[in-house]
Amino acid sequence: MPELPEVETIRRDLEAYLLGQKIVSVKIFFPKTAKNPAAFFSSALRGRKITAVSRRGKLLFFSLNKRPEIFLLVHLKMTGQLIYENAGFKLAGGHGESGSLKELPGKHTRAMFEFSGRRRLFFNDLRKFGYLKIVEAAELKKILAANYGPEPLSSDFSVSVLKEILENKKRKIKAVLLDQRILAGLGNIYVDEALFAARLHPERLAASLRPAEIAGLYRAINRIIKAAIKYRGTTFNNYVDSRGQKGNFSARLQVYGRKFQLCSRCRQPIQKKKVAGRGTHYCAFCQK
DNA sequence: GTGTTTGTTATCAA
DNA sequence: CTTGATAACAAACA
Repeated sequence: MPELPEVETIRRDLEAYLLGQKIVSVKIFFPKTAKNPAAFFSSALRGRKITAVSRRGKLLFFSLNKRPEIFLLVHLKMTGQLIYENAGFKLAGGHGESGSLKELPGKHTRAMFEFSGRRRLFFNDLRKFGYLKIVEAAELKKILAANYGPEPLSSDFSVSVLKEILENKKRKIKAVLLDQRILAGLGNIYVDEALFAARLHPERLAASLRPAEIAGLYRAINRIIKAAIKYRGTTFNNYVDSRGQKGNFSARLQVYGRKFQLCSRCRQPIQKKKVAGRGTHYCAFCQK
């Protein structure tokens, strides 16, 4: 499940690989993946240069040179992967998923972009939830404004902003942190990890948090997101980076996926239950 | 065949 | 208006 740290890892790598590269051809293997009319999609991209690789929450987008400028949005949803293949280096292969990366395009490749010099970018997506969409500047602006709250690591996000966010919400803190319009980028894994780090029970009502708890939660979110980026994200099942490599934060997870394992703080078993419709991991002893 | 996994949106109900 | 529940999308796995 790519969340902010995973998408940011991919963004940074692709920025290094693709900035200034020209798209030579586009192939769509699964038509529903591209949200524009098929004929338009390929022809709009062909011949364009990538001038920026950006991210907002879990949404990745490429800026394509003017005439006028357009943007290619990429949402990985649950199982999307962006794999970059350069004639100059080998991909990691055989990472356990059916259809290894040794041969691309593979069974789950939904789209392929070819750049000059035989460089290729593959969009793989086992479950087909992910999408590609070309938009103009005005539409991009509208999408970002309508669906994305502050970026956790930006100056738009602060203790006082978090306080404002939480004070009127009569929802569970877990549900609030998962809501992309309230705070962009956290998903099920990092919400559970942040709440554990802040020692907050996921079913606490958002408005019930005291100032010290809000400050602690703010610090926890920032610390966890930064660490997860540093370790190139979490691979729980499907995620790999643009070179086909797994994320290294998996080994540092404290609660997610650790049902019945002992809490690192108090040695009580980690609990799992459905909260806000999601599998939720927490320590009932240290999270209050 | 059943339940579970989750990002996001749509829909319905209270 | 807010919140919560549920289905839908789709595929794999136990």
